[in-house]
Amino acid sequence: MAQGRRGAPRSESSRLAILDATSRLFAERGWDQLTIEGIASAAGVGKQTIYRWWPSKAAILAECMLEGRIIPESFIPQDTGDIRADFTAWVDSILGFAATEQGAELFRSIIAAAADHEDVGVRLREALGTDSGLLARLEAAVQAGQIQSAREVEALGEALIGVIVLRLITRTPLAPGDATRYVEAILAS
Amino acid sequence: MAQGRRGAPRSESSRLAILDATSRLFAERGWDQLTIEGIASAAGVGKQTIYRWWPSKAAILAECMLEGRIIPESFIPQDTGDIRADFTAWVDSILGFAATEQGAELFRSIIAAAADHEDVGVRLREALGTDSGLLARLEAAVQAGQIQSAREVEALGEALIGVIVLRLITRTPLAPGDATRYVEAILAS
Amino acid sequence: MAQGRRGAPRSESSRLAILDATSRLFAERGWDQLTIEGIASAAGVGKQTIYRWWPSKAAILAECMLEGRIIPESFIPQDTGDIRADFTAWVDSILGFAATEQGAELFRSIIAAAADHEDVGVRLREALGTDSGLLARLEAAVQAGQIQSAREVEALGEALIGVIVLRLITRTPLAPGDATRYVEAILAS
Amino acid sequence: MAQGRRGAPRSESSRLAILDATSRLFAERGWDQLTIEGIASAAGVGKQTIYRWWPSKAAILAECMLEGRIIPESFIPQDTGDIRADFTAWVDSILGFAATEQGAELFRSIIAAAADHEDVGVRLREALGTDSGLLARLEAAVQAGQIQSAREVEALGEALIGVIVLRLITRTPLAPGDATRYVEAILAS
DNA sequence: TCCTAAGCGAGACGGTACGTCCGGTCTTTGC
DNA sequence: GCAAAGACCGGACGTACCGTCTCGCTTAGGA
Repeated sequence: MAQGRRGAPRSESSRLAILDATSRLFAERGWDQLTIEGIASAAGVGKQTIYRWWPSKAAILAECMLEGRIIPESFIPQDTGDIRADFTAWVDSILGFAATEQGAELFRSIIAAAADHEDVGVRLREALGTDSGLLARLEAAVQAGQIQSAREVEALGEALIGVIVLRLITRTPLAPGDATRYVEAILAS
Repeated sequence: MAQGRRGAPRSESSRLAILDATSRLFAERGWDQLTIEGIASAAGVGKQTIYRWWPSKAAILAECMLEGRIIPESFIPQDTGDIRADFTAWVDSILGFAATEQGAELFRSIIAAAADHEDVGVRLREALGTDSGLLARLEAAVQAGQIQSAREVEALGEALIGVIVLRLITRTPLAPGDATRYVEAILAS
Repeated sequence: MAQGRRGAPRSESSRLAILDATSRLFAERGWDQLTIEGIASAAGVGKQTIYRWWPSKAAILAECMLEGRIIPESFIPQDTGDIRADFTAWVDSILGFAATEQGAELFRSIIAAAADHEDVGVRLREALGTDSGLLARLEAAVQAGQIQSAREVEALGEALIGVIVLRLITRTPLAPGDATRYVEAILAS
Repeated sequence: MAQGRRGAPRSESSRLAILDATSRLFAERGWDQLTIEGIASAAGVGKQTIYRWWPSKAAILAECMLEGRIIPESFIPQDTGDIRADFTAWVDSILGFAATEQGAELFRSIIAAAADHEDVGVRLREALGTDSGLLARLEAAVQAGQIQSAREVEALGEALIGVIVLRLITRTPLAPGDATRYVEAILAS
């Protein structure tokens, strides 16, 4: 039979308070202003409770992303049956997020964290849906005969997100119309 | 007559020592391990000499990039007369850089710095050539009748770099063949 | 009749393990390196078991002293019938203990603990015998007609121990001959 | 010629603020409640400024004692020409200090610090005057023909202080009359 | 024979202080 | 007036213990 561990179990309320505080402070102040001490004090928690369960602030942020506390869940492509609408909606949701000044700052902070820490990068991939979410949706569209190759469209999706990321970090303005035009052009082919 | 500034002029040797130390330490240890004190001590320079001329470590890095100390100059598209070869060479040079483990780490550090600081982002855009370098080359190709629209190909170029950046930060392996195939496919159209 | 308590009685083996660990760690590392967590872990005991029975680490040390685990029992003056020999033996045993480097360190740790905590101070008094042990021996000598006043000799004994303590904490070397000379001189009078 | 060091010189005002804060906090709260962070914050000073100049809180306290900030200077024997009066005054000043509850607590804290740290012990010896101060005074008395042997009386003085210390740490009440009686008895011989 | 109160090892918890590192500023001496 | 050296105040780092608080398990009366 299972050997139960002894000692008090991990406090879920502390865990939630830490993730709440982290998400909030990250959104308010950005990645490099985020400190373990700030999180601990905002969460009403001892620092050791953080260090006991996470090796770094990046790991906390990664867990926040995993739970959808940083980026809206709408970034996962939906399936309404109309691949063109779904794909466009997916790109637009990301683009809309990145087009506001506040969203852009947040996105840049996420990129900085992801660039420094593998954990965050992997969670970002999942949160954006370029991981498996998009491919799954596209394969459904192939089954429905709406498109011919999932891989090619996926590559396009990735390129669109890539342009957004690149423009965010190089501070080149994003024109919403551009993205839509890209989508139209490529889905047409 | 105009009263010239008095006192010793700025020391060029200190400036160079600071930029040398910054480039080296950045390449060796990355963005968040880069410290002003570390730069000062490696350059044999007082901290105040740094603060007198640069507002932040990001500004120093930006100046390093401006002088081509971080990223090879080969990222600026060349003009051999053959637009296809030049474009491919440009993408390949960036991709080749990002494909080595060492280059990838360095690139991620640059991305992190760029995400945090506008200066670095702007210099990164220039260093990659997605700014004016690529467009100039493409317009020459239009003049030569090799392609029809500079803007469209430029967008493609940007998308390719975007994919590289996105894959770097999300830790999704880059397949060299993919990029070449993209280039071929799009230039063909 | 008295209502016996229910539940498991106090574990004597835990108590002994705690006192053993405390004595050993105190002798090895001294007073301010002695920690409750260190004792608990060395004794293979939960921290709560310590806090249930002792209010502080000083109280544990006091109990150790009460059981003669810190200081040899030989510090209690013996009665061989010859007061001069007994008194000299008593002073010499304390002096001999304090004269070795290891003994001096241990003694200093005891002094530090005693200075901080009344409990330990009281136990130290008992352990040294300046409390009732010496006086009892001296009163026997008065009965036997060997000395005239117990109080005066007791004061002398206290002064001798006082010198030892003072020299220990002020790091003034102790010369063994000095003490013997004191004893002889004063007992002669 | 002297080679002047470069860089800002040590701040005397910070040094004084640290010693002031240390003396005050030590007197108010005792040795084991004295913390480096508390000193730094009370002195309005960065912690690093403390660690730059002192290796431990014991070293700060030792410097405080060296400057007479902990123990009154009156503990150094005076020379009025009357050795009996001077010696009695010296013992009485120490005894008077130790006899008040507040003085006793402070003295115990000093003893605890001295027992743990050689530096403090040595300064305590100097502050008490059992070091060279007492001997010098007694040798003057020998010169004046007032006493025969400086060494013997010094030993007595040491024993008296020793009794005080021993009684402080073992919590045995001090009777002021006792000490005076000791002094009289021995000086008479 | 069960019930139940207490002790126990384990260890998570909110805190405080540690000693270190670095940021950005200020203050010297030397050129 | 610039530069090196480096002291200064402040703040975050990651660690060690504090004393308290659950946990699940064991132990031994009393019902």
